[in-house]
Amino acid sequence: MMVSTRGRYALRMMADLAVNQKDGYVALKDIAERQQISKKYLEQIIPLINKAGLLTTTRGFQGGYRLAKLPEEYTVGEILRAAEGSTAPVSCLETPENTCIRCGECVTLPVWKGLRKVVDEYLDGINLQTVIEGSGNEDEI
Amino acid sequence: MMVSTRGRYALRMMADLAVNQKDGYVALKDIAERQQISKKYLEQIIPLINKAGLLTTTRGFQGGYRLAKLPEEYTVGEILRAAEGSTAPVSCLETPENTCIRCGECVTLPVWKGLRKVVDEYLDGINLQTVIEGSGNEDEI
DNA sequence: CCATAAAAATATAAATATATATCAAATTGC
DNA sequence: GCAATTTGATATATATTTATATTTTTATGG
Repeated sequence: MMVSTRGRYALRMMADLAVNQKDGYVALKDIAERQQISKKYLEQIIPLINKAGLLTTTRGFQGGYRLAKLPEEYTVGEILRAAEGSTAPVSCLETPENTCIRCGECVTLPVWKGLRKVVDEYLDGINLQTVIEGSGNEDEI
Repeated sequence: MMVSTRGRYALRMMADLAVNQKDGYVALKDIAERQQISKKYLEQIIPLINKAGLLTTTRGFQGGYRLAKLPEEYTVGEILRAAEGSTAPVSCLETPENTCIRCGECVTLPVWKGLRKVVDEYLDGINLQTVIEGSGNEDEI
């Protein structure tokens, strides 16, 4: 049930941008240092969320990244889906090609479909602004 | 967000037992054949759920496995936790030792705590009898 | 032109997950 | 005792994920 590092780092990176971006662009180097994540590894993750149109970028001197939208306009779900490709808990549900042969007789498939539903509803119900404000949830176990 | 094969196979194995067990014990060989899972791999997974007390076993001639309780007395959550150790979506939440240094300042941690909560509530709300009856959920996307 | 930094491609390493294979020991019903 | 089967211990192989490293290209401001 683990969220991969791609998704976790992507969310931390987006939250870092939301908190730290001012007027200009933010260098990946700075994000990596603040978040204590390998810059090289982030370089592999950032194209995933960049292609999904979540960021604006400039190259060259004082280049870097900015959020393409306001923090409240991103859901956690869309960030994780951009980074991980999908929030499906089993590969059978990821793409039509992945449906396995036993699909028709598989009694566990409805369980996973329902799981994906509650996960998506939860993740799409939280926006990035809420995340950086840190409101709610801390008092849970 | 993927459930590992350990958890998926464990659930299929428990569902298979619930459907196919009669009076005697069910040989792992038969489960493996029906579910088209490597018997050798199941041999590694079954101790995990066996240690959790979910099964009764006998060795020897006509030995094998049975459910220790009625199907409706198992939740999907307890089966997955037995097989995977935890349903936590990030390692920070698995055990106290796993909490990372950045825990205090980590704005994403509440997101994962909330995710674990909705996942646990969903998985603990489904019992094995419901799974094998296949009721509900099929009409979802 | 120069320094900076994204973008890209690629290679490599390490760790983990998934899977198969082999052997020996313990248990049980016959 | 014998056959069937779990149990346990290892060993190995493969695939995937995670992470680091290297190199080149492109773009930008000064």
